[in-house]
Amino acid sequence: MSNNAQPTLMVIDGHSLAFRAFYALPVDSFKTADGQHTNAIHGFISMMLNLLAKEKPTHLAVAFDISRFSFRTREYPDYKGTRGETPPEFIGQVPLLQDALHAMGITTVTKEDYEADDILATLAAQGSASNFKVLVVSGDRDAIQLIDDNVTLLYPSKQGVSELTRYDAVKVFERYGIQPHQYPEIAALVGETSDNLPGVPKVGEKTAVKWINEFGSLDEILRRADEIGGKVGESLREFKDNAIRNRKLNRLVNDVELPVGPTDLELHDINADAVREVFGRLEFKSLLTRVLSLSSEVVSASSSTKPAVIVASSVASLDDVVREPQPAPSAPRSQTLLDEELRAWLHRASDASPQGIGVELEIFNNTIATVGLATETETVVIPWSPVLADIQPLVDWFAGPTPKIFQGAKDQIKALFRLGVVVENLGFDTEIADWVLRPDSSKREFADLVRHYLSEIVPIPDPNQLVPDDDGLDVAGRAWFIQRLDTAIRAQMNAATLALFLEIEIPTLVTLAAMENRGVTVNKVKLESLSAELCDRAEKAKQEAFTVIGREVNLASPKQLQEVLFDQLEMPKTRATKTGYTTDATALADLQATNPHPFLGLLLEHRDVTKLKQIVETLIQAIGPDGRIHTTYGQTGTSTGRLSSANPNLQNIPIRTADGRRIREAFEVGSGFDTLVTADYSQIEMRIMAHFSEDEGLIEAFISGEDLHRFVGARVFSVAPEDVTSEMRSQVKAMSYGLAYGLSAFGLARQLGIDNSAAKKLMADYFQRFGGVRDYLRSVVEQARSQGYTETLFGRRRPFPDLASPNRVLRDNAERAALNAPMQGTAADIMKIAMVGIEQDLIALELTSQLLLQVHDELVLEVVESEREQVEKIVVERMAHAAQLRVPLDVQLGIGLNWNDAAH
DNA sequence: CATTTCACGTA
DNA sequence: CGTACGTGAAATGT
Repeated sequence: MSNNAQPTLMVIDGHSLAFRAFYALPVDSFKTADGQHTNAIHGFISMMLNLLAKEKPTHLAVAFDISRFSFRTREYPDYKGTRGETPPEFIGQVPLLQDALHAMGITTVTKEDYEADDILATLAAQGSASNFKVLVVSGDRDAIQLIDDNVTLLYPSKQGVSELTRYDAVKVFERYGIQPHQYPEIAALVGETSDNLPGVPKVGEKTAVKWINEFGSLDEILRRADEIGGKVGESLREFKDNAIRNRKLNRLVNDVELPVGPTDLELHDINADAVREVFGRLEFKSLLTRVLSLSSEVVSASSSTKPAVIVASSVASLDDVVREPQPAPSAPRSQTLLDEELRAWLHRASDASPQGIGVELEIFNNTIATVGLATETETVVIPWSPVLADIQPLVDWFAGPTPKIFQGAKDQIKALFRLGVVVENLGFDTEIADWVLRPDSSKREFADLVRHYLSEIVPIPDPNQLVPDDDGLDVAGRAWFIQRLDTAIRAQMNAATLALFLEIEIPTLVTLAAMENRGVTVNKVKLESLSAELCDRAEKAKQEAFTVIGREVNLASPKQLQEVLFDQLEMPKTRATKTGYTTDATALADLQATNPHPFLGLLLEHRDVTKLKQIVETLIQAIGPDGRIHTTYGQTGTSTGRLSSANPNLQNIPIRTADGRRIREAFEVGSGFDTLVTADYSQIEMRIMAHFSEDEGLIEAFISGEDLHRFVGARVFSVAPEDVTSEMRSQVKAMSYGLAYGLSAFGLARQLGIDNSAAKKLMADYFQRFGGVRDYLRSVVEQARSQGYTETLFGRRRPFPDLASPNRVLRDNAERAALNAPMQGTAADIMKIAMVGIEQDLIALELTSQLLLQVHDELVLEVVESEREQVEKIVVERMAHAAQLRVPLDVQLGIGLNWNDAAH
């Protein structure tokens, strides 16, 4: 039951929201029989009902502007001067909207000479003072300044009115890097085109935020304008009056005299007859039902009957309890220690902090400069020395039993490994721990974590400044925060998450660090001659293509290609993209089938060859002085749990075409080793699906050891396995793989080139025989919807807020992703477990052979011939037994002198 | 000059 | 109207 201790006041900017609704909904679809447009009214009320259902305000008001004129236009006649004529279809909807609101018992507020935002500001201030929780709903960015402890802003996103983003102080800081009350100062400097308020030229959001953080306030910036150099400085001095004027105009008035106060705005029961009358006039049928059921909910709220579900909410969810972030406390003052003093401190601190010590290495161009260490109460700085004997206590300590707490440990321990420093007992990595808890959003910086987990603001050093005027934390200070983050993040983990983190992710991190340092040998000569050849072929294809169409165009420019294809050659239009029509490979192949033209073939050839050439050249660039390529694995780059690979990406080296495989031939065994061994899981995701779904047929398929697609094909088409044609096999193969991705009948039809009804029949036949699969896939989405996240076999969670979205596209996308997440994620978990096991076995047995690459379901190792049998045994053993499923895990090995030959 | 879009490589 | 990534060139916009 909801807690009514604190009343919630919602205040809505009626004009701005109705206007957004007007543009979000098609005008023509909302019209009464006598021609009155109603799209803005419909959109507004629909949005409002969503908000009422989600936020359950106890008090509500909708504010409107009376006209385009206010005290602001008197002071500055050009204010909002660039706004065009109000569309005629919009005019007339506002009074009708107000009628509808009144019928629903909702108060509307207007005030001569003021804008709706001033009314919002006033009500928000009064509500906040009277201990209301206040929700301001406005499409005007100026409302950001109203946010405080009690006041939250709901702001429409670009999509329209169906999506509102919740802005509190934390969100504002994440988005703009400032506190809410500072927003108008930023806006004053930058200017507001839509209000016809020019700011200071050359000053954009980035510069403004930088200045605010540097000087503290707009006044201070203007006062010390002389200190700012360069063109921007000149510009500021020249146009400072703009900023002053803008600041005057964008300050919302929060003491407007109003006929009503927050307590007068309590929501009461609606006048059902009046609502029927007004909604009948507007011809709103479904909305009428929604409003009336809302009314019954209000009536029944005190009784124990279950309230009618009105609509799923679209408001972005945020942690319920958000403490206003406070300026961070300063870290204990650091001392610089060396030699015996250092040894003594390490000894004492390790004893005093058995839970671990925060560590941060400062690294400049691959060289360690300083090491910071921190316990709860002390921080220490140690200048690094390349002569390890000079810092022996520290080197010993790294290899010792004290847990080390890092943020972004991989790069740091790589640097240590390269110098021969052994790091044992890596206890925590705040970056990875955060990702395990919140795998969806992008990588977060140090300051983001401190704000999120500690609710503290640390100053961010300005990256644009050559010599940052301190402000930023030193290594020891960072180590101190990292050590505090460990505790705070750990507190948010359940047992399964903590186990996943400690037993899979941390050992994976160490393994990846070693693999990255090893790199893989690449034959530069091979790649260079391949590049030259591809270059030739690209040039030939290009020249021929030019000859065919009689002119030169940039074949890499989709825009120019569209001119050639659709204007000059008058081909039929392909699938639409945001900026025109697609020229992708499948579309070109379709065109070739219907409108054969030599240009198409040449273009495709050019595309293929150029793409390969680009890959080859990227690889050549990446070869290090050791003749090897060292990729960087991203351990926090995916939302499913997989790794990613970058600089260069070695997880997308071509394999499907003959030319592509020539690139793989350049990945060779390094000196000191005899062969490359590849090991990969066959159909791991299908096996995981068999495990989760417990589908008897699928389990039998894998246990029988028969060819999977032949087995499935035999069942689906009701024929003997030996009578499964290659056509049947490829159809069920596509179907099986597609299932794990949420493939639709439409998509299956398109991929197989069959018609929709045939695809539907195929799916029906498939599920007829493998009903457990269908049941499982349904249950995954259902469970994800009810608990808000999916989970892998090892407890890795991925949140899916969009499963509750009323937006069809968002929801459908979320459903497909949710369908796939447990399978892809479990496969990733299994591979990580296998990798770590292999790495540890190879080290424990003191073998020279080593792990080099991971490509999701494949591992590549560099092996010494004398160790080969032993290594193969370890690899197969570790991979096959990384998890105990209802079906066996099948591992395929390949051996060769290069990556291509090592394919099986 | 930085960000977004398109196209395309892998599992 | 099939999931998960990274990259480069062109296009687009702060």
